Amino acid sequence: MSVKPPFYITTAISYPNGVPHMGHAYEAIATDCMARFKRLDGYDVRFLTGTDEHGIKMLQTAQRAGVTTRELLERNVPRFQAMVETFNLSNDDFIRTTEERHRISTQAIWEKMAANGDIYKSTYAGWYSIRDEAYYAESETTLNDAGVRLGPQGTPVEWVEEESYFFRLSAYQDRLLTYYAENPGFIAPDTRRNEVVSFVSGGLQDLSISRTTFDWGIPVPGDPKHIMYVWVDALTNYITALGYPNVDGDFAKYWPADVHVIGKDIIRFHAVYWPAFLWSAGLEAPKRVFGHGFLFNRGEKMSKSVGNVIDPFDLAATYGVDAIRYFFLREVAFGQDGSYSHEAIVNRINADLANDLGNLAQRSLSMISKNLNGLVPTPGPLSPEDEAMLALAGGMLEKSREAMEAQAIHLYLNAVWAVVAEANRYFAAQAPWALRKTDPARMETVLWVTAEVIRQVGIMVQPVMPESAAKLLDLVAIPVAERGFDRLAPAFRLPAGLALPTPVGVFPRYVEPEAAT
RNA sequence: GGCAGCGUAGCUCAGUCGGUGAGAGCGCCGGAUUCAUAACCCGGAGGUCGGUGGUUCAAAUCCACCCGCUGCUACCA
Repeated sequence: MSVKPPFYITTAISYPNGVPHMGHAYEAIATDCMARFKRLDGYDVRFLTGTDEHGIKMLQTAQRAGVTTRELLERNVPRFQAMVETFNLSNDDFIRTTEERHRISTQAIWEKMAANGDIYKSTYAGWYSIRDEAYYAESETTLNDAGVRLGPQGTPVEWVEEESYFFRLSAYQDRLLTYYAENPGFIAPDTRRNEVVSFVSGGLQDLSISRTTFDWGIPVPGDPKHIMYVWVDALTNYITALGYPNVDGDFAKYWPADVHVIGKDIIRFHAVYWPAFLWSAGLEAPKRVFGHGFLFNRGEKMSKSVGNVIDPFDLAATYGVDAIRYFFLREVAFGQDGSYSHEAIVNRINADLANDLGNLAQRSLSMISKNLNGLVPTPGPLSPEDEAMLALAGGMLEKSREAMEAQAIHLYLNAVWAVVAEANRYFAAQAPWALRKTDPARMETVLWVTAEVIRQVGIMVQPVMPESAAKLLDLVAIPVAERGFDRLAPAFRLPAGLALPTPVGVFPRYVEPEAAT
């Protein structure tokens, strides 16, 4: 038995100063799909998600709510964990940056970077709001009529210089550009790489990586009045979860990460700072950083003021978890922005799931049930049409792999649904219901081919819709242990004579609640 | 302003190292069918391929300019 190749994939860690919105769920679903795909394809997958719990904004949110940061976390983090449960994520770990393992890991990487001469103490200067306890860029501030400079929250700001530790990011410009050039797949999609290369080419300044104005964070080793500021803390989560600073065991096995899935807004931190931090600490950079797009409600950005923020739990309850997973992964070209609406979701559910796949299964399996006592038919000689159908299905895995190598989840689903569509054409053209009287043997062959295609589609669709795919595979009586992608090989085709359960609908149509009565 | 990208059927998009009458899905119209979740199948309508000019035997596909849109242009994540 060969050793499974390792595959390490992560989501960004969510900032729990609020509750999860659909954007969080989207990233998690997409990453879960990739993780499941790789597992089914024979990889030893490690899939990480979690929460980023430090920083000034957590502190501010807690203060506004009149609670401690710990209380705020106790309130919000469970919501993110519930999201993970609700959307059926297969993550192997859920990291919280307030955990002790993370403090150890983060202080360790800091010390490595410091030992390498990349951290030095200097002063950080900027427009600071005492009330907000935050620095603002000058562009974020305004001068009011009285000539007082105000921050975005409307609070007065003043020019402050504080002691801060800096990371020598400027020293890594050439190495980064070389890395981008030699690893064109490091930043994806291409448009994001262009932006990053352009940014780094423009020159890099050193980075302020500590603060003394608040204390909600991990203390700097040896200088506890400083806490680490945002990115060293946040990014390090990816190696904490592998046991860093222990570089044996999981770390040795899974690092460097195969894919960091993140939102396009934080591409720079992952594609510029993170490799530099890692190199400074004597570690390898990840293999790929993929920046996905944003979701829009009916084409409009979700915002609290517009009142169109969608609760992912509501969506799951309304349409079903698998349907939502399918909708977002099929409808949105992964990497680009996407739009959703009730109409679009219902359309996908009814057209793709109920009408195409669900109905294909029902119409074919019910014929087997009614005419063949529920036993998988025995195929006779295969006609050119049968061969063509099986050949198309047989090509699904390779096309899907190719798509998923580039995180093109939508293209993988296109490939699968092309098979589903062809299977419906095949079924209609062969008309087994007519063959029932004219050529029962031929009918058996057609039903066998169709059921075999359903088996293959069922296997292929597991990464997107784990629950529904399992039900589909139950209908063709495939044991749980025989649902990996290796089982798509011709040697494992549906065995004649296998007893199938009475078919039941797996993908019900979505009917408007009003019309339901 | 600079850099990058985009603008193709009602909608979302594919196609572009130039070359059979410009495609898919959804939507729409018509037909057929009744195995099936009123689903599936077949056919059809619908496009100055942003605009102008140019290169070429031939351009959605190359070049120039113009119009419109988007992203990036550092320490808010």
